Amino acid sequence: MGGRERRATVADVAALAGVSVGTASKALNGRGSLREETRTRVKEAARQLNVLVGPAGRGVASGRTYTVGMITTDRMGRISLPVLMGAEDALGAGQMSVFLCDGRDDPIREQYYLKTLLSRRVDGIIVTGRRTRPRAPIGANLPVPVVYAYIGSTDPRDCTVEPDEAGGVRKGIEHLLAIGRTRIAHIAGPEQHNSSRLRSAAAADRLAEEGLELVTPPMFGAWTETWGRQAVGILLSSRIEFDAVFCGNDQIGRGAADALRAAGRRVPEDVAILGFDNWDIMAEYSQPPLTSVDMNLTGLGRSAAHILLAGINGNPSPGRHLYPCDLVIRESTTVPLLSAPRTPDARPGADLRPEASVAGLTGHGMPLAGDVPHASAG
Amino acid sequence: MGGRERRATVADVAALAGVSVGTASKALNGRGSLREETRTRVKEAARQLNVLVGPAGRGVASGRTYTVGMITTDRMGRISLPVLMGAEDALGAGQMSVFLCDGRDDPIREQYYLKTLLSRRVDGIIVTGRRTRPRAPIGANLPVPVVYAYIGSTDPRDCTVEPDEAGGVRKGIEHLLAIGRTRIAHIAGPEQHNSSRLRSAAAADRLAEEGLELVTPPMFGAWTETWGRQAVGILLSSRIEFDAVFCGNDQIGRGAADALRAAGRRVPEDVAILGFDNWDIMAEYSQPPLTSVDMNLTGLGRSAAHILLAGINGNPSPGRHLYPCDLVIRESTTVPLLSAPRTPDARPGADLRPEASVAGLTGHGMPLAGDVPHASAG
DNA sequence: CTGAAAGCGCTAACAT
DNA sequence: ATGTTAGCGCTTTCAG
Repeated sequence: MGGRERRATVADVAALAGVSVGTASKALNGRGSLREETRTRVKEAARQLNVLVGPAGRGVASGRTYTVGMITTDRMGRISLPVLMGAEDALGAGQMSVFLCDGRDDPIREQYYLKTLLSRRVDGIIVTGRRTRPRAPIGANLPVPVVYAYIGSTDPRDCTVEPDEAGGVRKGIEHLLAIGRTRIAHIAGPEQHNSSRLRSAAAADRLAEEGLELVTPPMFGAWTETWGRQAVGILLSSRIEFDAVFCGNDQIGRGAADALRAAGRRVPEDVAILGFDNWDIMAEYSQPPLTSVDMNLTGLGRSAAHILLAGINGNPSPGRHLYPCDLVIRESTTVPLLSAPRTPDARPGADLRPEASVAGLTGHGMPLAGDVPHASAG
Repeated sequence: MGGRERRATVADVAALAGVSVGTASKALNGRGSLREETRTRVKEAARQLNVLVGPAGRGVASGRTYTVGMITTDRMGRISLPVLMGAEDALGAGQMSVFLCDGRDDPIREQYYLKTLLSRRVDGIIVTGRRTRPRAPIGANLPVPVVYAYIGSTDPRDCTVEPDEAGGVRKGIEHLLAIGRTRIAHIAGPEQHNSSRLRSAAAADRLAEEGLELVTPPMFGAWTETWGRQAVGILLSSRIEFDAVFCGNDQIGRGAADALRAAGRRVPEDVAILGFDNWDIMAEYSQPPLTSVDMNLTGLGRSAAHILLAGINGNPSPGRHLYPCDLVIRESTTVPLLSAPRTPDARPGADLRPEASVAGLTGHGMPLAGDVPHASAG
């Protein structure tokens, strides 16, 4: 645990530098107008004493704590984590620290945390969590701004940042169309899930715009590989023809890929597969790796944090904000480049732009992945 | 973002209740000796004013902030997250809040965060991160106690809490022995990895105690499914007989299971598989689900937090602490219960089993998911 | 340009 | 049992 060192204060620094505390404070914070010489002398003293002035006393003096709370309403995981990281990133850069609170799906805990955060006088709160449906507001009339990230609030006046899942699905479907697929099947998650219905509807809508429809109604099931396999079984035995499968998530996609391969269908030559989530471990290690919609959760979290900061500074943006999804293209929808020098991390075949040489589509270019954080295509 | 409410203070409460601030403070904190009537009156006033006294001013007054920092040295993930959650859990119960800092593998960021935390006058610090090898201490002679969780420190005087991987391996091997397997192969991760070597050695040691040895030297490779499949291929073509495979992690295990099944070996009847990590998504959805060693990361985090709290209270426990691993038994080492009750959530259309057509599979019932999350070994 | 002094929200001695 | 007072570490007027 290491020996402890006495903690010096600004007063100590002032003494060492032979100035008053007020002066020392200004010097350390770059405020006020001081002679340069004084400023450096103070800083030097601070360095010697190993003093870091921070929000400790500042908070009580200035009314702001430079601190925000982040409450995950369900146990943190694949969804909340990237959101959290994004937010932490954005806030950290803004000199704010983040209090982490894991509500563990328990409303009591959640309220307890809310109280704790308020008692600590955080400057703002971010609420996040895996969403099934919009949640009840975490509190009414709170003294600090709140933004909901990923998960929505049932109160439309609340500030939320949500992934544009429908937009993501559209990008994916457009990609399938661009590579000439028109007979698209859709293996979905559980029908009760919001996301599941939303994604199905978006797919159907986008196809309708081309005068197409899914080869079967959405096949609702579970978010599992097993369901992906089973659904493909059903599809195959139904003798319906299809040249692409849009899967509600990557696990389903992976199961589907396995089952298709086992049945002797080539992916993507015979059947292309489109996943959702771009969950690396699933999408990349699938055989073949899956093209998938990425919700940009980290970006979403970052965005939520920025909106919160604006709110803290008195510029609230109430209401619903959508954050765009990207499409990450892998081999389940493109022929791999055999000769491509594969970097361990990269997407082989990313440069192989799908030849829009195809049917029905009025050859508008593929809206290739929103690029920013992803598609390193180049 | 909701309307803001003016934030009332203890002084306001005191005024409303018609007492002095001192008294109000005592009432609100259950300290000192007050008439019950006064206490309730004050509390009532606080409720009305929506006042929560918290560590805001308390910190500056008492010298303690009731706050600890948690630094993940690498980007947070499968390892750090459960550790974090455990710690957060233990600390939250102790009324402490946690500052989350993700070092992103960047020593600069890490040091920046360290400074930030110290400037916020946290009471203590937990350092965590995916370990490859013990790391350099995050700082020397810090003014607060530090405990390293999961990841070790190169300074033996530092307080660390690490998983007892060797113990976990021993439990696993003992389980294999208990089900009558003696010809055990070992597919390991990369040889450079600490964990990899450690797990291999532990396996060999435990077998040696029975006068046995691995059927081949540890096969070092990568932590991937692909390697699991390849290694099984090597094993099979070598014609060495084996009735169990201890895999360095669950991904390897999963690949091994796939390859064995494809080659017509029954798991677990012909070959039992033991994984490591008990990474739910891998172990549970493998076919069959994998028996695996669980490092109890959440418990480890909780333990680290408790040790830190003790340290903060003046009872440091420097040095290395080992946290026990558990064995979670699934079907890769046991014959499945055919009559197992199905949960509603799972597998719609379970009767249509496409994979039944795959070569050599003796169609035993669908490997039902691991059910009990933690069946610990006897 | 610098120092003195007041005060942020709260606790902890010490008086009453 | 309650009130008074003096800080905690720091910022911020406001005088000098």
